[in-house]
Amino acid sequence: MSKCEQCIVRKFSSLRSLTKDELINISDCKTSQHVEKGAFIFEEGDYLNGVYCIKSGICKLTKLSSNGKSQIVKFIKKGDLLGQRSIVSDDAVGLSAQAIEEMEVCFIPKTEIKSAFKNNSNFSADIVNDICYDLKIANDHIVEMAQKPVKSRFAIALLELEEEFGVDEEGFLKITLSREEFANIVGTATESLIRMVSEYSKNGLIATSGKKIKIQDRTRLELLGENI
Amino acid sequence: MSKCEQCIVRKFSSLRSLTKDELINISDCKTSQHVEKGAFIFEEGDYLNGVYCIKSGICKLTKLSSNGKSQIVKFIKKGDLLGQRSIVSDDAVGLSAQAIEEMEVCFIPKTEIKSAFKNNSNFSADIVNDICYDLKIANDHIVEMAQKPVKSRFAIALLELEEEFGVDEEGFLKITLSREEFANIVGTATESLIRMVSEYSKNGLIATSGKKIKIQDRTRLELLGENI
DNA sequence: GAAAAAGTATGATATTTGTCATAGAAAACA
DNA sequence: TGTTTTCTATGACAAATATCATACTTTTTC
Repeated sequence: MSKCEQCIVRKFSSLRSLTKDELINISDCKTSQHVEKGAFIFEEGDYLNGVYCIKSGICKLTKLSSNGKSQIVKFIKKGDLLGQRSIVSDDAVGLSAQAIEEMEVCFIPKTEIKSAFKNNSNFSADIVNDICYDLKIANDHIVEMAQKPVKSRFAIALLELEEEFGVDEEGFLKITLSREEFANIVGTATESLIRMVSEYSKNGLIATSGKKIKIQDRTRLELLGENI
Repeated sequence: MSKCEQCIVRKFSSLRSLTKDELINISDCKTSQHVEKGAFIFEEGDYLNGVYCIKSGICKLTKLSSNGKSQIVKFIKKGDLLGQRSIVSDDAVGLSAQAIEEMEVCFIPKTEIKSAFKNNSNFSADIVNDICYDLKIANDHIVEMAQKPVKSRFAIALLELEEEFGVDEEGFLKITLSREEFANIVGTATESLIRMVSEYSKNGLIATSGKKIKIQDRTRLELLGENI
């Protein structure tokens, strides 16, 4: 079993603030697991008994709306933590986490994380900072969803995905999503999203190759996102 | 100057976890201030140097969209804290806080709160718990805004406002908002919101008296919110 | 490698929502 | 008290978006 002290991934998250001893403790009781594409790490309503640290791969955090549609709220990638709320709360999780590519994740039991949280105020400050940042982003998304038309939201989503996941040698977004998944980010019907892909391609804003999408004209996309 | 140790309001927030000594320290360096209706406690982009504790009154947290429209993200009332992020971060705030009725608030400087956060893990756990809860609510709102039509969102907003602020002797919502403010919660045009008020009144879902709104048929409003 | 399934694409149409115009009601003001 | 300003209300219309139908492509499965 690999050791947390030697794992670079921890440097990307709040875990960077842990002391050597704390890391060794955590390393001793963590468990690694492999997650297949499409598998759920947890589902809405589950009770978590600890925190997940993502070693590789990407998952989407989704929530079902009462009309049956699923909304993608956030993506989680290498270096991110998942389930921080379980450190301080015994409530059920409000979101599902589903892998969109193969993943390697480590599970750290609540008790260990909790003791680090209690004894290491740098760590707890880091956790608070992370969650506050998530909250700020979530608030931005509320405004975006409430005030901007679907076309702007799609433009913004593309720019954010490029920012977060980068592009390959040919300039295509490294993250590959189905049209339906894009629709579930933007909050629109799949058909509407497909139409936008066609339109943006025709107008030279983006280019596609199968599922892959590449941003061609960032400036105009940004303008579209502003919706002025 | 009133003393935090004797202030009941603290029992509603994370401050309840502070020790007597910590409370006395904070009491010594806090400042009280009166906020007129319509005045801003802080605005998007400001840098906060501490946390506000709300003694009385209500304010709205808003964010401007790039198209100039303002979105109400959350309400803050008696017993709530404001600006928790400033405890662990020096970033500018992302939202404006504007009083919708007269308020009394206490300002607690960052340094004091920070030291309590560092030394009292019950307090820091409480803070994390609060913010996590806000994040959960924010995620719910993202889904709602993205997936539900305006009519459902208005129905949900009415139910949430009744839940959060209660009703007076006649059953009217205790919180009074202009039609424009309602529109800024729901994320729609003021005219559209006014039309919904008319429609819901006609159908017996709500009743109005000037600005005041009363829920008449909770069951049907809930159904509308589900949008089935 | 053929059949089935899932995903993508596009047209036609209905519904939802926003915008602009106008008018009445209420509140602020002088 | 009359006047101005803001807020509420409603109609007419335009724009945005969803839905339904259908066809084509790609992927999966046996």
